[in-house]
Amino acid sequence: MSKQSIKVTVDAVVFGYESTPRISILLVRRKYDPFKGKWAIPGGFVENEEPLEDAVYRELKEETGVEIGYLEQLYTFGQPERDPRDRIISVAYFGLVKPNAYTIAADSDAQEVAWFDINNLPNLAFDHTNILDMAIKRLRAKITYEPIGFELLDEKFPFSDLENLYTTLLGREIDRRNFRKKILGFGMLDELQEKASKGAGRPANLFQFNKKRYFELKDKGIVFEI
Amino acid sequence: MSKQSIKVTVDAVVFGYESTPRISILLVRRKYDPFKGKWAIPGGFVENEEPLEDAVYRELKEETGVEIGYLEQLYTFGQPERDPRDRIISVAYFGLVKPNAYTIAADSDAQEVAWFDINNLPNLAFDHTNILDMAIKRLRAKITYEPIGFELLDEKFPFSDLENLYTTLLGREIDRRNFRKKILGFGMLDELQEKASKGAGRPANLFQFNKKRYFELKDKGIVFEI
DNA sequence: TCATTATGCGTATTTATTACGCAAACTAAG
DNA sequence: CTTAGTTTGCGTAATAAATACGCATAATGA
Repeated sequence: MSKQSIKVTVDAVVFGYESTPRISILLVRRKYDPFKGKWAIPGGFVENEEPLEDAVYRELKEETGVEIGYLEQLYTFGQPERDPRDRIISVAYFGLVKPNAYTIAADSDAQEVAWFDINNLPNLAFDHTNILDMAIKRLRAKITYEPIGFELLDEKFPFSDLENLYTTLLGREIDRRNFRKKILGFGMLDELQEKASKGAGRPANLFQFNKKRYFELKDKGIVFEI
Repeated sequence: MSKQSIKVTVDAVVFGYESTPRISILLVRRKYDPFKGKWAIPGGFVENEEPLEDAVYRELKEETGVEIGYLEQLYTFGQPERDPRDRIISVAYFGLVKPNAYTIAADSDAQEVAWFDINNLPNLAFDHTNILDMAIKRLRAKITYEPIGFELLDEKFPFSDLENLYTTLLGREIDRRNFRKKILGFGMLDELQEKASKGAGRPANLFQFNKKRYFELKDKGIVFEI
């Protein structure tokens, strides 16, 4: 403790969503040893005067070019043997991006950065598989009691997008009509006058998540719950 | 990043419960600067080869003599200015002790260690008030969806103890009969043949939390929820 | 013996969840 | 232009869960 030699990194599990539908995670290929050539969660060392969240944003920007819209701390991983070189503690974060940021990243240097379907992930460096498992569990749990799913959708979205996101993430069918009733019942979505003009079927109304209204309702004691 | 000089500590918010009823937190008085003489959450530096949880158990033993029955990670606090001397990141934990451990600690060196009612806390060193607030919120939230309340009660307890714990923590009345029906309905409590012999009124049956049974039920998909 | 206190078991009422029918508004094929 | 196919949007009935509350029971203590 007089000469502690522990290093601190931040790592971020970033989720994206396409209405294919599929949920994916942003990974980077390691350029150096250990685990050179292996896929890993983006992240890196925290600078001496830098807040942890700033480090996450900085590393994500540097390594992947992605700017995330939602970020929260996940867990701190500190097993002594998690890095074969030194004692390195990783403060892991959990991020969500909207589809536009999602496609931008896909365009960038595809050799080193890629989105992977959460059902088809490669072997990962370090203990990143653990981190990823925890992040996926957290996302699945969290969308049922906090309205963070909207952070994965476009600003304006048809109701079916939200429904598909939930069925995909929860891995079970949801009655479309009851789901709609429940969500609209909270009163945190603004119904726009615009229509979605996709493929077949009746054009859908577009909705927008009203964050300000959500916090008002939360203060009143209304709880979001699927 | 080439010469990172960040230090890592662990801190633990430890909760105890007396059927007075009151919820209390274990604090230690600081012997050295900064904040010499102020109350603080027990904790200290992590050793180079030491797992984070081991460090928590060690520091708690050293500083307070308390052995906790339940421990989980709370959050990592890493603002650069949280310690006036160096850049110190604290991985905060959240612990629960049963009443016997609780009284043992109260007997120990009372000058330096004490239990404080969560409704009557002193000013704390560093950002420990923040840490404590988060821990209290987490405890309040968590007892509603995981059966951790039992970790604050004796091995064998009358139903009224559980009920009092919940009313105290949640800060609202709970219908005694419905609460009992709900909890017993889960089937994770063993009803003992022993009776509690306290003061006035009909003697209560003692119950015991069956952890093994709980995990079986959890695997079956039964969810604990108050 | 009788008031007081706390436990333990029951049933009625209200609220929320789930199941599902069907019209409306579009696209595409013939 | 007509019709089949598709997706949206709104309604109501059946079921399950949460809540409210009455009252007998088993002890203590005056």
